[in-house]
Amino acid sequence: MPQNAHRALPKAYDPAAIEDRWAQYWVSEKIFETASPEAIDPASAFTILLPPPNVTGRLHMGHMLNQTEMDILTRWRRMLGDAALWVPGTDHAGIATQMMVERQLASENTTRQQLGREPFVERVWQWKQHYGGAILDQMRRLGASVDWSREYFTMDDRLSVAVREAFVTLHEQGLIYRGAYIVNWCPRCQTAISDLEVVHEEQQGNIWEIRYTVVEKPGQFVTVATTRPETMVGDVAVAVHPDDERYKHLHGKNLRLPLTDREIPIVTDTYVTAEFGTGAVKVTPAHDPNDFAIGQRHGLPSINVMDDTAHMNAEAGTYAGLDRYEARKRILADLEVQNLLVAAKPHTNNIGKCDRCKTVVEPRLSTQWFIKIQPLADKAIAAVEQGYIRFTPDQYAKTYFEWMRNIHDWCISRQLWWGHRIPAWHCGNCREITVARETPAKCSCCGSADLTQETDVLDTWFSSGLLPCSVFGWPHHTKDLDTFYPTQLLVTGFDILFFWVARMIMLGCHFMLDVPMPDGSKRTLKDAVPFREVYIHALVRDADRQKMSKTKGNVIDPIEIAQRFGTDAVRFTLAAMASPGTDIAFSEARTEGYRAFANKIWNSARFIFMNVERAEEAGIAVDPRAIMAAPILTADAPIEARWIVSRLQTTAAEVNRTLEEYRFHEAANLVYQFFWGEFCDWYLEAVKLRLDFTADPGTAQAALTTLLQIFESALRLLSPFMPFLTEELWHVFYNGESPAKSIALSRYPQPDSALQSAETERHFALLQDLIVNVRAARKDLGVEEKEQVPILIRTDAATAPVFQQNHPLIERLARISGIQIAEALPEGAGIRSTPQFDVQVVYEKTIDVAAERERLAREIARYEKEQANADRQLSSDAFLSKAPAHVVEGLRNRAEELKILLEKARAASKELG
RNA sequence: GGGCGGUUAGCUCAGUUGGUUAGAGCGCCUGCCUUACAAGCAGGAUGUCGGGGGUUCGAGUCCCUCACUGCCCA
Repeated sequence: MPQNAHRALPKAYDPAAIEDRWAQYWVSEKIFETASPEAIDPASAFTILLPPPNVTGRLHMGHMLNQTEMDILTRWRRMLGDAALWVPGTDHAGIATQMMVERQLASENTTRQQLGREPFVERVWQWKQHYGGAILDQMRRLGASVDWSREYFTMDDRLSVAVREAFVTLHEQGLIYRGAYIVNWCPRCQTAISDLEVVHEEQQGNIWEIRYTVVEKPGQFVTVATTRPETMVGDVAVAVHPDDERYKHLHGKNLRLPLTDREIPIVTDTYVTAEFGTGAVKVTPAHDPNDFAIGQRHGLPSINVMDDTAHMNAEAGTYAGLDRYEARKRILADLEVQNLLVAAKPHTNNIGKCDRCKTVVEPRLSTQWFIKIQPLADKAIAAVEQGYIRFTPDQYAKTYFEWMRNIHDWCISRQLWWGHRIPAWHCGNCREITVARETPAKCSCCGSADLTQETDVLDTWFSSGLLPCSVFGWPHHTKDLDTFYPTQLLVTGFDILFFWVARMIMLGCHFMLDVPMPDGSKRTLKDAVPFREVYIHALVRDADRQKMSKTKGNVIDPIEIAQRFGTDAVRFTLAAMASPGTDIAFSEARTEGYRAFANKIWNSARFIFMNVERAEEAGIAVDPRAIMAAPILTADAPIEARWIVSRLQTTAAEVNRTLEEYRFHEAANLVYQFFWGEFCDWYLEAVKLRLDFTADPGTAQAALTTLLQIFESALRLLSPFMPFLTEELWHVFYNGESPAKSIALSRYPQPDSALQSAETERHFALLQDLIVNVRAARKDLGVEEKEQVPILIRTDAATAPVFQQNHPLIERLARISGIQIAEALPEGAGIRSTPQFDVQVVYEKTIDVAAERERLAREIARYEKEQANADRQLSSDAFLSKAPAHVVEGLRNRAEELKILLEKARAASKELG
């Protein structure tokens, strides 16, 4: 094991000294590889799929949040004894990867066209071989507990088989069609993209009003309003609303299209909003989706006036060859000259841009492949409606329904070279298309051998949408599929809710319904879903809540920050801030705080190991494995031992509960509070009293046993959150003879209610309350830190023994020379009161009277306000009759306390004069 | 235009079904190198829970409304 050879730890925790070592160990020792499916009871399988990052990608903070959450859950489940399988992989990312390699080619002064398709694709594979794994290497460095033996790549042969099967099946089912429609076209990427890949941006532009003269009534004209004058050379009509009085006399008439010699009809269509612009819109079916629809309704032709790079084509006459924006300028200038340009009014345009390259999308009429989506969407809606898939936070189900119920057919063809080539072959003889699983030898229609495969590839999301099935072997009915499908959980960002989550649900539900259950019975929708739960996390922003972006220069590199603060500290920061539904404002200050936490734990380990050595020096052999097998508490265990044992049970119960509900921030805070606020601050300080191995070896040995057991449990409790630190300390703890190869393979602490004691917790809380009050009173009196002073306590008969029996503990933690229980406290300063006791620090030094009076005045005001509130409620019949008994009872008790507290505070104040 | 969120301490955020005294981290102030830890210890200050209205015995929590703000979709 690559841990520290001995228990002598450096004084400060240095993550850099251990992290690489463990990251490599986890991979080389195959710690996170899942057993073969035959050995797994499907009921105990916890399967989770990594949302595949782009193969071109580098890890960013969003990935790290996503992976931290998945890793916490997977490690936790694994420690609960589940067969936890987290499957990693990458996405071939059609456009992004093709761009990357094209850029490389450009630097060699060549292009993919010069290279040719086959050599280009070969070149992309080479690129992938060399650079493609970078993001997975980063994951390895960060210790993600994935099963590397199952790593996938969406272009792998086995996944490509699934893609082809899915396409052919959908085609056979009549759910894939090909046709000429308006699609979003990126002139730079030179491919169609789906609606989702278009991002809309508001932009200040103009709306131009242009005169089209009426053929039948020379001298009359219609003024059309448009934001895209350059497309007018492709106009085939002008549309007006049928009820618009202004144009009724022109119905059925024709217009002369300026700058051309064409005549176009006036058509009526209710799509037109009379109030918008001039109420007359030009109709350009080849360059606008709404116009395309109008064209269809009125049987109008389509005239495409641009090429695939958004330059005007021959149809544009004298404007041919011009870029669309240059053409706009020229056309406007020409209209101006002819006095046909009436106005240019400022207008806010909503511009669609290519998500990938930010080029303005050109709606373009072209022949594409589509999925008829409604039948798939219906099942996907039902799956969520019927509760077979649950969203957390649940409001995302609404967003999902909203989109799914207004879904459009999915354009799945892309004019790229890198991707899954569509399994369709065009016949050179009869022009028919043959769609087949295996490359066909002849046309299925005419039998000709003159076949050419479709050049388009499939949308990348088509293959990633199949992943939950395909990574487990679908379309083959495999043991993996029986064991691991459906996966339990998907953890992802809301930004790919539609891109990926929705499509996985549609495709999974559609295809898996046809795969029988392991016992051969028919699969229903409940088990056809790709995952049972979806946890959607938020965005990681910078400390000022700004979105991280390269242009703003506020991007935080997770690897860099992990190197500076330690991976565990960064993970803990993300976990502690990951409140469901809330964006994370990542702040280094916070990470610094959690680095301090790691250091705190490190030093608590140093303290513990030091005491192990002291025990051994005193002749007490300490075998950690024997210690772990011993009872955690002896019959006469001191209060701090019983207390911390009880607290551990409570904490473990709550951490398990909160993780169940994906409340990462609560879980992290619970562990933090337990380890630092209770274990270190109180228990370790108290246990120092017991660790005298020479004077009282029996007590010391018992104390050490509890100490070691609690510490070891706490390490396991923390492990999913801070895997590196806990792995290191756990192995050191066992002195190289740990019971498992990794703490990740040990068991997560589970609460034992027999070890919980409300009474112990109540008594210890009294001691804490007393100690804190004494410390505060000491400050008021200006007692030196190291000076020991006596205290007097007045309290009730039930509480007094708690203090008397534990006076050494009070003396140590409050630096007190002795405690004395008194019937009444003498008048004087340095008194603190609580409902259960009054305590006075006996010290002759006079206090700052003004400050003390001020403090008491504040206290009195606070109590009075609360008392007024309590009295008001307690005197209300409505409250007494309607509020539940425990609330009334609680408030009565509090009112009693307040009465006493007020009396004491007023008396003290009066004494000050 | 449609939909969904947010507004709580100087900053970033918690606050599960309405219930007794609204919390955390960081920051701030004061005192301590108390031999595990100065990346530490101890103590302390800080809030009209965005404004207004309503429901209720009781509202940070539920409803209405206004303001500001973020996101998604068209």
